[in-house]
Amino acid sequence: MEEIKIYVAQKLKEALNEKYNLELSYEEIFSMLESPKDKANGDIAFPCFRFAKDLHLSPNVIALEIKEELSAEDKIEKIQVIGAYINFYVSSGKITDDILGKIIEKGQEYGSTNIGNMRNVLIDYSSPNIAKPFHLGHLRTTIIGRALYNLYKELGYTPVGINYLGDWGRQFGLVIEGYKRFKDEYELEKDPLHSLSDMYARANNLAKDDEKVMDLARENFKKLEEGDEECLNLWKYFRDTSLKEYYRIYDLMGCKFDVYTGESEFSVSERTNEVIDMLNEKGVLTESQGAKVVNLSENEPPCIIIKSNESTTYALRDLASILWRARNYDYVKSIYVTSYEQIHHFNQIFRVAKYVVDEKYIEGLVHVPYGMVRLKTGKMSTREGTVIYLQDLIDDAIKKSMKILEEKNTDVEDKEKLAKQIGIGALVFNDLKHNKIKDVVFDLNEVLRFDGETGPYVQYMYARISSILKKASFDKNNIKDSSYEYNDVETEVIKLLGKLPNVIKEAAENYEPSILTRYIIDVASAFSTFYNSNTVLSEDENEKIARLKLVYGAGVVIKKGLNILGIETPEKM
RNA sequence: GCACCAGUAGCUUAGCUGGAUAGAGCACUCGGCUACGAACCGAGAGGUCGGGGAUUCGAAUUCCUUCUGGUGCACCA
Repeated sequence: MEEIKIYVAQKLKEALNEKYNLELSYEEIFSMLESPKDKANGDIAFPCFRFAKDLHLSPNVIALEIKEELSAEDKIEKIQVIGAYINFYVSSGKITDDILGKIIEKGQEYGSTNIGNMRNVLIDYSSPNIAKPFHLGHLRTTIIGRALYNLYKELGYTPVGINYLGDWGRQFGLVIEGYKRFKDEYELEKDPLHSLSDMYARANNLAKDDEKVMDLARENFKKLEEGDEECLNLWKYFRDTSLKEYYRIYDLMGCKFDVYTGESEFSVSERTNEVIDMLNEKGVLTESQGAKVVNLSENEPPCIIIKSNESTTYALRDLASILWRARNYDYVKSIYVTSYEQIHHFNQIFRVAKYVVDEKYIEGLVHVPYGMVRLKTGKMSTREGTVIYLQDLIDDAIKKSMKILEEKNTDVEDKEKLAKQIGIGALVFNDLKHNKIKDVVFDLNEVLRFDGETGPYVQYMYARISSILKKASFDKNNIKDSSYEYNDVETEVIKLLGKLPNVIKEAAENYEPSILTRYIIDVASAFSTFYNSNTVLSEDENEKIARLKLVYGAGVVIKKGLNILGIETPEKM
């Protein structure tokens, strides 16, 4: 379709010049071209409103006159003027053959490109704070990050998934404090993370009433940074225990990282010292109220690099990590997926980073913010006991799909596995369906919906597709020739399939997986319409072959799309 | 107080750098399983695109203003 647009733009340029002596650039004309929403208006449209004023003619007359200069040929089947629009109808036979041919040739590789040229794209996602169970708040970064990872992979980049654990900072001074005070009250072995987070919450509460507790926590953290053995051992225990638990959850969700690192690796060390030296060298590190800071602009609080008690800050550790990432990976992009609460933070450190790394690495820094998850009752709060743990949510999702499998008497060998694929798929799909910046009010019923625009709906279409292909023993490497002209419904499905490469590109460029999610819904829904009104395994051999190609194409696109989103595609359900 | 983000049908939402009657899903009312899987499909009803102004041939989309909600603004991360 792209080539045809180029062709149309070229012809229009000539026509405009010929008829009205208008010298418009080819790029300008190309960008004016639209895709009509209503397919009755063709495939490509050129609006003529803007010429009316200068030419003193009505847009409709202009459109008609330009049309006179054009002739339908080859790729263009028909040119028609409706109102101010010149509508181009592309010969659908050629288009559908091109698209299906490409899909059949490439199989699951369809939609992949190599524009990334294997360059490194770092994606920092999930990155939970240790010593807390994995909860709903961690879910979005994990799911969005993974989708971005897969999208960049499809574009031929080398994505590097970094799980940058929140494993350093004063909060661990507080966890240590809580642990010292309350550890005997818990059965740590049984449920270490809930116990630890509870101890932390209690210490935090104590600190609110008693400033001394917070001082002790700061002291603990300072000792930790100085390498105190007792504190360090406790911290290691927190970290190991947390990781063990996280691995289990990631495994359940089919989520993998290339690198596990954490703030602790960028605390007091040569790494942070080097950053401090660089800032000093550039003369931007100044003292303010006992802390060392970098001033950014007049009316803005500075970026704090070192606290007045000499502890490192989040900002300093992030800067050290940017330096490390630049050196170690020579990245073209370094993406951070966090909630929008941290917009200001990243904005600051990206500006300070110019004193630390080369310009090209600054340009590659991207913060991808997403909206917050909140409950109907408000924010999640450990103290109020309103935190939703991911494990519980996943269990609910699996239980619900298991129940449906039983109701439907689904006949598969491994029901457990299937229930997992569907339940978790529903969860993930639901999260990736909306624009990432929007806040989400968590509603269990909504998340576990299986009808309409949901994960199970799309998975179901895929299962039906698999079922047909299997029944027909379809082999893409052995397709008989056939002559067949696709009907409107079929043509629409095929044209949609043709958009996949562009959709992947757009979703990646906008850091917006929902673009892909919605596209998959469109494909599944168009396919379903086709499926309900056309018999694939028809008596007519030509028709059957042609329709099987379409079915195969839809299968490839749905599977590919879902897999990019991190959702599995069972063949039967 | 300053800055950023969001505000589209009862609910959840799509709408690309402004373009042809604002698309979906859920819920609601009808209709469709002796078909390749009804976790489906078709039809209907439902909209002052938060309010006001401006730019334009043309605005949900751009600009200004205002209201509502959210988030962030120096030693938490």
